[in-house]
Amino acid sequence: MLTAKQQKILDFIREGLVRGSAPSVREIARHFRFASPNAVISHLRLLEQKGVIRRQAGRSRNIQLAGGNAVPSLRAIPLLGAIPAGLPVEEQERAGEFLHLDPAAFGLSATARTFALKARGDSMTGAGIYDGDTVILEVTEARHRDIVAALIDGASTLKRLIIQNGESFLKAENPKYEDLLPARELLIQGVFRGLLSPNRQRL
Amino acid sequence: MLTAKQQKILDFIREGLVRGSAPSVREIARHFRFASPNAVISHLRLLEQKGVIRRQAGRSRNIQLAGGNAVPSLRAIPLLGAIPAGLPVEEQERAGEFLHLDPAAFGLSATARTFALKARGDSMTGAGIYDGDTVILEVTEARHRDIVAALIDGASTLKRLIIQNGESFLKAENPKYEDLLPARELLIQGVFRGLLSPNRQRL
DNA sequence: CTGGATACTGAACAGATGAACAGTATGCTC
DNA sequence: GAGCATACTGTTCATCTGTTCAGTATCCAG
Repeated sequence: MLTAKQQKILDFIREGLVRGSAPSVREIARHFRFASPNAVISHLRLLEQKGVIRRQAGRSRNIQLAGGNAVPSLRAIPLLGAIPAGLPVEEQERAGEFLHLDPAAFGLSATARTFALKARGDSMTGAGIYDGDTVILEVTEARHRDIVAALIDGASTLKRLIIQNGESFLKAENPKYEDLLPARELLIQGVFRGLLSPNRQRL
Repeated sequence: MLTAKQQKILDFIREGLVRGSAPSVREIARHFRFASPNAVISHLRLLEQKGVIRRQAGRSRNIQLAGGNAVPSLRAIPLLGAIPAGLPVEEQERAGEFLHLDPAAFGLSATARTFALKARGDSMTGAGIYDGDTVILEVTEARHRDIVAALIDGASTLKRLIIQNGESFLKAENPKYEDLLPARELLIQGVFRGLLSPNRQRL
């Protein structure tokens, strides 16, 4: 669909977008050693016709990728050290850090309520979740065998949810721990959607 | 540290950056109903002094957030359906899809060689990795009990690496599978760094 | 009440920028 | 070889843009 030259120009534009802002017409011309800005203009017109970029006339550095090439719209996901008892998560969001990521990559809808949590302890090492890992959670209904952040006795823990005969239990993923925690007053705060496991020393 | 007005201007700039490119000086002035672009310039100077933004003189729409406010610099990570036998990953990169994410969030250095892989099969369900999940891998040295993408007989699989008495084995995380795969000619392609587990129906 | 930081107005300028018009060259298809 | 899309050069123009200089107003601290 795109010619080799068009693809190169598209790549250059994407490069610029990823590092901050789109290149200007003359910056593109300089990079490809075009003597005339019009060479760029006509390329941009073609790219726009083919539907891979979008622009608004007249505004400088105004190129956006369209379709599958689009640079993802980042979501800022609140990174909570530990969820407090109250759960009005919204209150906490402004204070802490944020994790920027592309919701589409995580299979999250644009409207999904999402937060992140630093995992503590070693009760989930069997599921590949180690102390210090960051866990992405979505506020949604939990299913059997989902890993969930749950509130027990005012403290929030990460465990696997087991639903048997209509009863819910929490299961640690580490032989060192009791297998099933009876979960009365079980409050599911979020369902596991992703894991960020930085390269650090493990035992 | 920042005054209320400075914070508002910083927020407006971030808004612009997130949706494509920084606002121009006069766009900022218009938004805040400043009659003079100089009002903006002096604000920008202050913001730059306080270290929350960075600019290069003369270039239009050239505002970047600095420090903790920084909009993350996305990395485009190649998403490989399955790693082919040859492993010159660079060759494959151009073809497929890309996953955009913030390397810092994944504990990846800016220079880390990274790729993503769609997990297939159910051999790692015990580690929370299901069929269809996306796994982020870093090309680096593997340690004992790391989850790795490894090449065996020309096919690439995801397994846990077990190093015992100087010998390396691969272990599936599912009781259905043989526990230890003797790994002669073991080629580690990448080490597990992250997991994207979209919200889809599981068994 | 004085000084300094903040928060502006107003005017002006050089260079950057998107866009248009006119024209050339090349390769491909029918 | 006629027609057409692509891929440019070269020039000009109005507008946008960052920046500077000069000046005013407000508020808070010493």
